[in-house]
Amino acid sequence: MATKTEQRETDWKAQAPKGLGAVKDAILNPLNDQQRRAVQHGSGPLLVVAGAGTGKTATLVHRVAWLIAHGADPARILLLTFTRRAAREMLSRVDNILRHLERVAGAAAVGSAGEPLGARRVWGGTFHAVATRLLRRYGKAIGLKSDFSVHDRTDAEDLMGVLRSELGLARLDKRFPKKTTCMDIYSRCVNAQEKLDQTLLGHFPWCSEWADQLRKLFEAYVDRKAQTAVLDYDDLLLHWLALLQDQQVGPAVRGLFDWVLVDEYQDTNALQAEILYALSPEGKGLMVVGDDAQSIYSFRGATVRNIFDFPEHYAGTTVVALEQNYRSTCPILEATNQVIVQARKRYTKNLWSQRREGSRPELIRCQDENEQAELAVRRILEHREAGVDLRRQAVLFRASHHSIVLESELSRRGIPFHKYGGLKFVEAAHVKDLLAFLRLAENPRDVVAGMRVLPLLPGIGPGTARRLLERLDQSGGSFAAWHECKVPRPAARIWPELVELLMWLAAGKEKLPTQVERVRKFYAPLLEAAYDNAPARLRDLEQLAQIAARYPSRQRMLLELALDPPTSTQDLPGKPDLDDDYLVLSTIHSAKGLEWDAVYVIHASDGNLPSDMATGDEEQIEEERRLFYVALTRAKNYLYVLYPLRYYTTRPGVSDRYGFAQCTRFLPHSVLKYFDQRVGAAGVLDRRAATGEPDDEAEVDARRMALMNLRRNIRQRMKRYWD
DNA sequence: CTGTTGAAATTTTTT
DNA sequence: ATTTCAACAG
Repeated sequence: MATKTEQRETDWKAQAPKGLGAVKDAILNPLNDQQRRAVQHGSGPLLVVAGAGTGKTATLVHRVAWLIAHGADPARILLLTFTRRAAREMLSRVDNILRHLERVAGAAAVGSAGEPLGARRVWGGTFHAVATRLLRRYGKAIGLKSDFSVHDRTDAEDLMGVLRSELGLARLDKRFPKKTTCMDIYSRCVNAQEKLDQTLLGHFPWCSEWADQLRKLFEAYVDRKAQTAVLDYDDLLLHWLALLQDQQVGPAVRGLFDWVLVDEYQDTNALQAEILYALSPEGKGLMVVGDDAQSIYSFRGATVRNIFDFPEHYAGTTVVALEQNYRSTCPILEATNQVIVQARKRYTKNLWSQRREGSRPELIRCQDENEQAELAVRRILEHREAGVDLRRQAVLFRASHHSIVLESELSRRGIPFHKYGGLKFVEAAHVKDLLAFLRLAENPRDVVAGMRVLPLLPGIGPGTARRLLERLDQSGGSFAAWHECKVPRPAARIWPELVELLMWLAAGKEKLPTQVERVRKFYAPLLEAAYDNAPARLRDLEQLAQIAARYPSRQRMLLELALDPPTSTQDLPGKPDLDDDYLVLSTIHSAKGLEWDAVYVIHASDGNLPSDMATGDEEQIEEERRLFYVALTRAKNYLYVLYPLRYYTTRPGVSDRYGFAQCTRFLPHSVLKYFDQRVGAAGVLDRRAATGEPDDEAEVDARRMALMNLRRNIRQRMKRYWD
């Protein structure tokens, strides 16, 4: 493989000796020495330990450009990233460089002969997305149908829930773990390649007593997926590995790639490491980039061990450390360095910056959440006055609900914002409903989709739905069989219409947008009957029809929406306010790899960061520390850390609804020297006074009770609005 | 078998 | 505060 590349390189040198120098310069000029070492590296295993803000992405991008410019076939390069967006962005940057090179050296001089230069043919994406593509093409060899469907996390949980009640685990004397928890446990076992007992002991001790039942449940789960041609996220990885290890097709699949580059290696899990090993046992052409100090996905089975053990697994590994930080000012970098210095085990990196000037980070102690929101907003507006657009600023937090108070304050003031890491567009119940029609048509054995579609009809509940699905399965997945089925009276009138619709969809003769449109027409009256706020939901569905036009096929659309859901409606096309200036709100996890001029980390109090749920063992606390570090290192010029002394808690059994907090333990005295400390003025906002509620206590109470009851009823009626 | 109400148990982060 | 389940009324 490498010989082929060298061969081409030689030819090209002979052809255009002048071009070579120019191209080399053009690629290497913008880089520092360490980055150049990584970019120019040969085909031996390469580990790049890249500190926060050290140009990790630039290095990967230039490396890909370098390989292509030296004759590597783009179609034989595999770029594995953490999100699909990251892959897209990198590949378009590679394209830009290559275009630039063409201008510098002349088109003929670069790339393999006769082919237009471009990164478009590079295989890029997440492990899961690449696995899907490979399995669709080669899956047959390991007994997988090529039209398998992919379950996203909530679908997988739903299936777990179905089996949970089928096995009678729902009605026991003692309560069995929830479907979400079951899924978490299962997924952890698979991803960490860990025994169930061990997983339970280490991460779910309160579920240990259920080990036997869980084993049964998981067995049933695995069986059912196989029967119904369904893969969940974990299966995608498992099957990719199986494909590589297969005697027959393994070598062919392995031989597809000469170069494998992996981003965010610190957040890969044992299974992913094994896939890489199967791809390239000697590490030939393998390059991984990561920062052990930023490993924050252990809950998903990721292990820092991957990055620490890399040099041991691959003999002759070259390690390059990137230490020059281009992102942050010195005062910020000094502070963040202090935070990570306290970490237990790590590759020692000494990050330094040439950006001498800048203000020190601030630690702001607030009375309560309202004041925290108020002070954050005040700073944000000050910066905007000074010319820092809202979109160059971000508020970061540990858990999605930490931003609720801030969100309402922003809405009240009419400040536009965009929240990442919260609910996603495709997770809205009505969107899921509509997609379920398509999924059922695509794969009639997809029980989860069926259990979603059928109970939409009046009079049909889980019981009838299950019966109908069994019937469908017996008839080999032909919806025509449903014409003869008896359904409860309330559904009788609309039933033939549904059957016709599904038959029409299954035939798949019409264009995708037409299909979506027809499902929408059928579904709209049901939606109006079932959910409130119907107009807004209907508008979402119209958008869905628009999106459908972008996909080449129904299967592709379903796969991609499952693997790479748009983060919110803002990400969808045809949104006029996309150009508007908006503030970014994000969980720290979703902020990974991004940067902003001004960063506000809120709820930086012990109990929230580290989260109370993660204070079990030291390893978890270390991860929380890294999480905090990731948050701080997103800042380029301004950094604010805020925490409320008094915060609202939802914890039951606590008589007072308020808890008291201390500053996060990750900012001990020794680190605080690097921060300016501020105390917010007391009592900035009293919402009670502002909203003008009546004084009469009893009346207030009664009204509150009534309101709670009302909301509860609404919620139950549309209990599936958000999954 | 469906839909409603009451009561009991309960863990952040996401491909 | 939300999710799950049992009991009860159509």
